[in-house]
Amino acid sequence: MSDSTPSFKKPVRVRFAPSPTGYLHVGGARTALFNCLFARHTGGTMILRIEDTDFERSSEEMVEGILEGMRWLGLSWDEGPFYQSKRLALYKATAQKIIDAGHAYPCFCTKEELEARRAEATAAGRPPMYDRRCRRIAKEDAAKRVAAGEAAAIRFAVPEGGSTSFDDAVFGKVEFANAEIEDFVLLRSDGIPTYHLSVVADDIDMRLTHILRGADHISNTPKQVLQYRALGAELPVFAHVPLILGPDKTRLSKRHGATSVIAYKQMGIVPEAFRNFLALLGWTPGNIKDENGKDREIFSSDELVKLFSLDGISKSNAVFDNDKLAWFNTEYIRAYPADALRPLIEDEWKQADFKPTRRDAEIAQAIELLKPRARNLKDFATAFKAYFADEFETDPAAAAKFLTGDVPAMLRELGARYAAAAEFTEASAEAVLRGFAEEKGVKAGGLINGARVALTGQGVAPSLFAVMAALGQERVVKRLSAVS
RNA sequence: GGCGCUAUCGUCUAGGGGUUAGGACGUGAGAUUCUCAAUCUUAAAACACGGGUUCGAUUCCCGUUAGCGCUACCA
Repeated sequence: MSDSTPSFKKPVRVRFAPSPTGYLHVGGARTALFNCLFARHTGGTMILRIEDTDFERSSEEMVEGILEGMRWLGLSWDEGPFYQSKRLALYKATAQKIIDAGHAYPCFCTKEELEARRAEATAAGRPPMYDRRCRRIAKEDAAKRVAAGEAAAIRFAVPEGGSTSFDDAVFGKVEFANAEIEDFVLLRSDGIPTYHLSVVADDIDMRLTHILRGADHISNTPKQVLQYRALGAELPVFAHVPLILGPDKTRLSKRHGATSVIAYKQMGIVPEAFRNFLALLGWTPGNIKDENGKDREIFSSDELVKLFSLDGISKSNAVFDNDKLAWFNTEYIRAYPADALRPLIEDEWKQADFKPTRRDAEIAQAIELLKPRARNLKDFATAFKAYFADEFETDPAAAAKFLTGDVPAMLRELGARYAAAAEFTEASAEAVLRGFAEEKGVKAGGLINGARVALTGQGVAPSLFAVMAALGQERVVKRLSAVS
């Protein structure tokens, strides 16, 4: 740590605060990632907070789903998870503080009344904002009604004039006229806080220094700033992250396909690939060149942590591009050491109810051979089955293309040659086949293509002789002899 | 509707008062020949529009348009 580091700078504290009303979706995952990267980059603290004050829609099952998604992506936190549902006393106390400071008041309007008025206003073409009528009730009268047990929500008294602004680390200065800000509800009539209150109460209580969240919260921010002021609390740095869109440029949702992070795990995506892809959606490390002078896009988690900074966050929304994700996935599968890839592949096998029958070393060798052309972890449990067990399906299209005419008969004969061969290596296997082809007066290519289908069940595979070496003499003989 | 935000190839983006506007994904073409979903080479592809400011704007300012967000006793 250098002397120039200002000693007054507070250590960074950030949080990810999902609402457990659904699984961890890609937008939330990216927000969590950015928070995590920022915390690690600055040596700060990452807090996980579950915003479950909407009891109707929240569930413990969803919490588990969110944690599972975070774990899969390698997103860690230092404190929590804290549950807002267990911190209700704090919110009530905070609301009371705001009331005591003269910035909030009880509202006796019922939900039905409000809805009716809103509908009326909309129909009349007026903005459907709360008309602040309960704010005009004399304090003593209001106190009496509350004491008498009348149900009341607590609303924040937004200043009548002027404006509220904040400096966003991504968007710069953002300003809202106070006249546009509704007297929002802090505490519902049942005593449960709304989001507006609980975030602020917690963000202050947890001593957060930076609020990194989706840009959909920009319009909520002035309401929160107003509360910080009413409470006499110091403002954190707000950094809003642009949204992730579907291919049609509307907000990413179920109708665009998978939106839950775990769905990508199930689709055979490697977690590091997903994380790398996500990190580069709406953020850029700037001009980092690779050895060819091209912009680098593949970054390890450590590099991401090292490079991450708030000013690399872009202001415009980003479209989620599945093709690019698929590319990251192939790059990562290729770069993975075979033994690191192994557990992920075994997971796929388990899910596909597939049992490899070959020895460990053989499996490792096959993975090594296959990974440069795998696009997805699923490939290992589908197209690549023939490398790991003796039961596999043959692609009918490949068979129809390459196992034609007298090729099958020749392959059976070739099988016999291999059976009689004294040695069996990649080079010797090739020599045998080419010699056989010459002897028969046919092109080697035809036999090679046919043998590929016979040995792997696929029309596409690595170099045939490498495949043969990986499979071993016995299997090659067996499979070639069985061609029909 | 009101308020807020945004605007570089189809997509993710770099760049920035003077550039052949760079890269990646995807797409097209070619090469390789033992298949291709691999590899290599290569091509097409962008500064939304209109006004300013300026010797000069894609870059700065304003407006228009478009998109997105918010507009609940949801979060």
